[in-house]
Amino acid sequence: MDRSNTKQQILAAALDLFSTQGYEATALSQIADAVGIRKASLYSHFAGKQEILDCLLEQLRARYDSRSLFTRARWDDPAFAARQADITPDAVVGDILAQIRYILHDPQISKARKMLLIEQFRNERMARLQTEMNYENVLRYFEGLMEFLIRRGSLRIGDPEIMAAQLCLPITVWLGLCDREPDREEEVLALMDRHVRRFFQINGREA
Amino acid sequence: MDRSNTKQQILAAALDLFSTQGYEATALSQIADAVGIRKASLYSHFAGKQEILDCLLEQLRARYDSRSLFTRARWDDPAFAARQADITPDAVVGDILAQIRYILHDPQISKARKMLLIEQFRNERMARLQTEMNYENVLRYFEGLMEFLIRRGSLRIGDPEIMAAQLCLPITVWLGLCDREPDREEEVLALMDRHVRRFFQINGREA
DNA sequence: CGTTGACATCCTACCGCTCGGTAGTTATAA
DNA sequence: TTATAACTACCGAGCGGTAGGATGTCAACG
Repeated sequence: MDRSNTKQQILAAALDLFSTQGYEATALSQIADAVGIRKASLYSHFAGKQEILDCLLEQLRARYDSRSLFTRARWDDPAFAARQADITPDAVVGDILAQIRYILHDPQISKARKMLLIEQFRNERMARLQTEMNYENVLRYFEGLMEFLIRRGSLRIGDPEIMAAQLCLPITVWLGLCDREPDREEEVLALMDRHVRRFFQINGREA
Repeated sequence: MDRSNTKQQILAAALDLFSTQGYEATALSQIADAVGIRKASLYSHFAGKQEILDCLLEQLRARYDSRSLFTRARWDDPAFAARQADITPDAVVGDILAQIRYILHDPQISKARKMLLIEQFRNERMARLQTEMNYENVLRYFEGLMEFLIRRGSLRIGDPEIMAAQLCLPITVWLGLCDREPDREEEVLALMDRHVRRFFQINGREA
């Protein structure tokens, strides 16, 4: 199956270029060059430029839905919650920071994050995807975590929605800063660490 | 001075288009159409497309530096701090929410925010401006506010840098969400209100 | 086993169109 | 009269996309 290999290479190259230059500013010839074929050969795999984008978004959504912790976690499922029952607060902090490091560096995820960011005002589908992947699902996950930790008595009683926002939204901004200025990653990771620890300290039971 | 009038119209139209389509995807003919002149007439005011962008950025920076609360506020200046001395915590909350509403709706500010966001990976100057205007200066302002309120005894002792981040970074994300999906503004403003109030409640002296 | 033919994949060459930018000209207003 | 700022007309380059031919792969068949 050489075909699907080339097709995947095309999609990878497109994501690469779209995530730095944007869709409109990326020429098909650039994508072809990156793959090592002629521009016209792209039409053996896709009907046109738009279909490359459509296929790319479809694939991103499928991978995200099947692989992201934020969509898989179902706090209202007793079996899922039970599996987290004996986790310590320090382990929660560790899990969060590890998850951040993964999200920050995974090439596919970070490129998708950049592409959705710079295309959000030109493409409604991308705007929706951006909101879902980088806001709603993350927030819902952390809201579940807050409810869980409150129910378990690890956190003081409070509004889980706002608590989730206060925990994860600063991290969202810092991820964006790292995308923009990768040199500052160390500084940002240190801030995240202080932030998460302070959050659990100030919202902890014995505050 | 018809010249400077037209020049301002061109810059305004350019900001309009750049903020929704991006720089590369915006044609000079679109800018000219928006102003109501021919494309070639743009060259009576600017040497080329790039100079329109340069001039626009220069003007945005100048206006921001001279007008933004975040650059003007100097908490380490005793005179400035003294002017805030008798403000109540509720008034602080009100000030913050009012400032958010202004930043959210001012046409120039919101368009500049969008343009910097979608161009940050293609233009280093815009990346720097984005970080300064929408991250560093805001954070520094709130860090000063935190130090001030802690010194005054209105807030519990804590790390002012992290506290500032926890207060203002969720708001940053919510501003972005409103830019992306303006329909959700009401919902977002309600979240901001709950967030700011909870922040001052949980970080308040008697917590 | 060697030949054949259908199909997939890539190629070169080209199309019409729009881009950013230029040259030279006209209208206006001090 | 002179300077400015608008205009019309055009340029070469690059765009997304198309037509048609070259090459390679592989199952079917005598």
